[in-house]
Amino acid sequence: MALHGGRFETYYYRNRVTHIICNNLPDTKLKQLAHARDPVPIVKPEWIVASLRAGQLLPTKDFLLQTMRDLPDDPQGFVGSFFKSSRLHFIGSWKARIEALMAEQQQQQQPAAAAAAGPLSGFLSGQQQQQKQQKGAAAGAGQRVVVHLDMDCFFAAVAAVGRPQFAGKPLAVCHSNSAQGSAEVSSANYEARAFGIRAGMFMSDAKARCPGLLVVPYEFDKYEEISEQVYRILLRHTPVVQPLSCDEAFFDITGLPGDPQQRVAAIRAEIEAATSCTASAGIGPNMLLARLATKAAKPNGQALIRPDQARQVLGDLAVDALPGVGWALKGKLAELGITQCRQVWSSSKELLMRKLGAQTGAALWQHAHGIDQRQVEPPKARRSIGADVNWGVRFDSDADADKFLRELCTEVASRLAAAGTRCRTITLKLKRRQTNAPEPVKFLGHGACDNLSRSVTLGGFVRSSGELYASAALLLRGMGVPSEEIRGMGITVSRLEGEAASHAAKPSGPAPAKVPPAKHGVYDPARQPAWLAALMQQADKQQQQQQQQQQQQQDGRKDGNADSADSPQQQQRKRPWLDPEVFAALPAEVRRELIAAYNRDKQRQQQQQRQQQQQQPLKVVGAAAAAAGLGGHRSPGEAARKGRQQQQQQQQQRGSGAAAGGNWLKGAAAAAVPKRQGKKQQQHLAFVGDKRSKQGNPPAHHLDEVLTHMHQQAAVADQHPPGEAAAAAAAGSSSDDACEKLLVLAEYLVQWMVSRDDDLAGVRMVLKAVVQEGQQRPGFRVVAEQAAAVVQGRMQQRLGFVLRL
DNA sequence: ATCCTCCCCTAC
DNA sequence: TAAGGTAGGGGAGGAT
Ligand SMILES: Nc1ccn([C@H]2C[C@H](O)[C@@H](COP(=O)(O)OP(=O)(O)OP(=O)(O)O)O2)c(=O)n1
Ligand SMILES: [Mg+2]
Ligand SMILES: [Mg+2]
Repeated sequence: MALHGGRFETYYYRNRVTHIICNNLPDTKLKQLAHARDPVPIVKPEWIVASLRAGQLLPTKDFLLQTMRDLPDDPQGFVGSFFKSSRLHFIGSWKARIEALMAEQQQQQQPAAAAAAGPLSGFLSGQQQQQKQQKGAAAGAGQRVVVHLDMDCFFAAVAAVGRPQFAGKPLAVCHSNSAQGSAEVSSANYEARAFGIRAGMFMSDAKARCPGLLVVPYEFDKYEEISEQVYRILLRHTPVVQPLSCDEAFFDITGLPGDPQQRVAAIRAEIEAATSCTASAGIGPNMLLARLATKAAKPNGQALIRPDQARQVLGDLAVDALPGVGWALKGKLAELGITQCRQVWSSSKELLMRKLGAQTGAALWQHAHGIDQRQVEPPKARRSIGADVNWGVRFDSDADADKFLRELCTEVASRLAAAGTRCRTITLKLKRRQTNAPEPVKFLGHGACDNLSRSVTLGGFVRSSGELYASAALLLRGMGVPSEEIRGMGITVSRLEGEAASHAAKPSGPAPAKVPPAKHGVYDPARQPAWLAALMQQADKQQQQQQQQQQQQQDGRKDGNADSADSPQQQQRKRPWLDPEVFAALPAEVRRELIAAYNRDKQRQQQQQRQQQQQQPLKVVGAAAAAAGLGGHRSPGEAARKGRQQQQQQQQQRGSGAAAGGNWLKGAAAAAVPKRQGKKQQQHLAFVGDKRSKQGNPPAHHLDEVLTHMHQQAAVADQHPPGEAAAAAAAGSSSDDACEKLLVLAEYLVQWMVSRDDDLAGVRMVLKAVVQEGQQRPGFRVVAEQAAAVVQGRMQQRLGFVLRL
């Protein structure tokens, strides 16, 4: 074929591939290809042979793969096959499964003897149990003994069972084993974590950090089985077990005979003997401290926190170590100057409640003080049941969307049936592509979306998929979102039968509220987003300022060396401010992050001043540590200040808005902050994310967003390489613009990664990606080289040496 | 006050 | 290539 002008393509890009040649394709793949907007012919190899013999390309009509002519309806359906492979579906639906299993066993055993109930049959609440246990044993007055137990790198550990070739090697569970893969890592063993690999990370990132990473596919049946073994063991010790997930539970051993540490050690030994997987555990007077103890004990260890140790343990913790504090709340707290639990101690409960909401603020304050009154409780009955798919959703027509909706309703109906209940409220959730959002970096991912939801409450209870679909279809129609723009869909039912409030609620009115028009995300070439424009503007200004500075420096060089002119005061004066207008144009989240950085910067400055006053001799040591990036310097302002000398040596150095110098916020903050609109609930699209966030994926989504935007700009630069100014002008497109944006984004990305930790591997990955991209794409090369220089400059600023690839 | 809808956030 | 789910807590803001 290659001899006659044909070409083989490794991956399927519709604009490169003209024919797919094969004898056989799985049904799902056939369907996927055949349903595309512009389906590519799928032909048998004989077509090539016959065409060669004939000396010309023959019509494909007679060589089409048989099944293509009459596609059998995928008996599974996309929803079903998706759920079969989805790790998040597995962990998300696990609780419903174990509850169903318990209910079944209980029903079987009830007639026999309630007392001799099987090990998976009954969870008791802590209070019930304490009443029982305290009758016998001498339980200290009201002092609970709560245990939290969690399997170590669960999926990865299961994968290594009976496979000695993996022992001691970095290992991850993931759908993809490719260095280019955009599949997410599910679990990484501790050897892999040493490379910075984390759950939720793209495989491409993981492989960049550790090229020798071993990857194994999912084995959901095994996780299920081992999970059940673990729960059986726990329930042999106490019925007071609160399941949290397939690899994690709380249990209450208050008043049980023997030493708690010994009992827990025994439980862990039993688990390892039964499953060949290790568990870690924490013991404490409440659920909060038990959980924190587990974290400290991992991997394969156990820890006990006594009440009198709570203060000491909590003081040194970052706020996001507390349960309920994730990426958004951490950001809000940073804005208040709070990053550590000990800083919560010095703020009033009222302030937190006012700033964060009554419940959220109060809970945070209590947790930071080690207070947690929650009881270990059996799982409560579910109040809602739902099925969502936000991956691989690309509809060509309303009919496709309707069909998909039907599949979802069928799925939810079967779950309703399994739960033996009915519902009155049906909620439809849609992800709608933001205006001009391109295909994301993540393969078939949802990309940048608006989230929408509308619901109906019916006059009576329903249970069949047909009834669900009738309501859901009306909602879908009513939302008026073009099917082609839908990137995700979900059905959730609530007001379940048996709950008092479900029966009382009034049916909803005739028509749900209208949906707002699609937002302009970051992806609008005509109307550039304010924050990007602001960053660009800022970069230009700083470049000018730097040039001026350099000029001034050269003029004044004879007067003395640069060091003597670097007193704190003078430095401060030299630092560029962030233009108040620019600041005001930034999105609230960005402003918030800048304010937080500014606060940190100020705090540290004050701290340094105090230190300098107290202990003069330490000054030099502190400065050296700071220059080497060892002091945990997190504020962008500081990074820029530390690197000022190098920065000035770099001709082409450009600063992003966030990387502006020390006092860049003066004035601007006061001017712009009050402008923040109301208290409206707003998504925290944080400007600077933390790769090492606990769970959930804002950072992963954010990375996808930034990478996607970079690729888009790169594509524009490709079409009109910077050298071809004339051609670009003729085509009326602005390649310079694209290059500029790309540079800003590259900088931002690096800033994002560098500002959070000393993660060399992560930055090296970005460097490599940028350079490789440049090698493969001529139009992108110039930009790539500049970007690489920027990245290396950043690293030099931060670490004091140049990172090589 | 309390309920309701439509979000956002968190955890695994 | 890849499978970015699920359920509950809770806040804002409007209706009752
Ligand atoms: N973002 C995530 C988080 C978790 N999981 C899955 C894989 C994990 O093995 C399992 C349990 O989650 P844990 O948070 O307990 O993580 P691990 O058990 O893997 O590691 P650790 O030793 O930190 O508990 O859930 C996942 O697929 N994706
Ligand atoms: Mg675990
Ligand atoms: Mg866990």
